[in-house]
Amino acid sequence: MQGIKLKHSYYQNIDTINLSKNILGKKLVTNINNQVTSGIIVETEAYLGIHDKACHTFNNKSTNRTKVMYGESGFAYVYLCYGIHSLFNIVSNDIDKPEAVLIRAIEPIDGISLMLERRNLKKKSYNLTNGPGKLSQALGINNTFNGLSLFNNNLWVEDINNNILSDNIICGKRVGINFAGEDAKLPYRFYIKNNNWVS
DNA sequence: CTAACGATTCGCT
DNA sequence: GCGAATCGTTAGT
Repeated sequence: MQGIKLKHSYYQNIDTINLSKNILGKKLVTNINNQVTSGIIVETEAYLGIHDKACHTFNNKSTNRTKVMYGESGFAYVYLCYGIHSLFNIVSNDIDKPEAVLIRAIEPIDGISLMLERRNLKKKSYNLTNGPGKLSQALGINNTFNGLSLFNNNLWVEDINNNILSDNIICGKRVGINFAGEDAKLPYRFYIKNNNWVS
């Protein structure tokens, strides 16, 4: 399944909510030391910048960690969560509009044996990539990917001509952000209906 | 410099 | 279902 790598213009011409929905069904790929692993994006969450209490840039908080979100869309924002897990986001919107899309789950496609090895699993199961920390580990994404563009030869997203109809996109509350109060109730989580690989 | 805290996962009960 | 693991980031002293 060979697709077309999404270009910078794709990320520049779409807002964060629509990116979260439109990128469902597309293929996230890493190529590390000429070893390719990939999966279909089946679940995302939108983090809407300075007015979203769940977002790291709430209140326009710019730190060394979050500065990549203040840059151009189409770059990777990877950060360490709970000291263990690397969470992968795609920076969206314009410069100084620090928003991002968290990739929460993928359906494994290429390089499954290598993904199993990275996850220390014996055989393919939903457990391989049905969570933001899991898919990063499976694809070999770690903090060194932070700030990389998605237009290089190590990390990118492909359009594989598999658009998801809006009728097949389920929208719900985001996960694990109880600290965000009222904003925890916002319907900014999106996933593909009836897909077994969502978290 | 120090201390508290996670956009989670895993193993055990 | 529940609690521990684990460490870079952050904010405050």
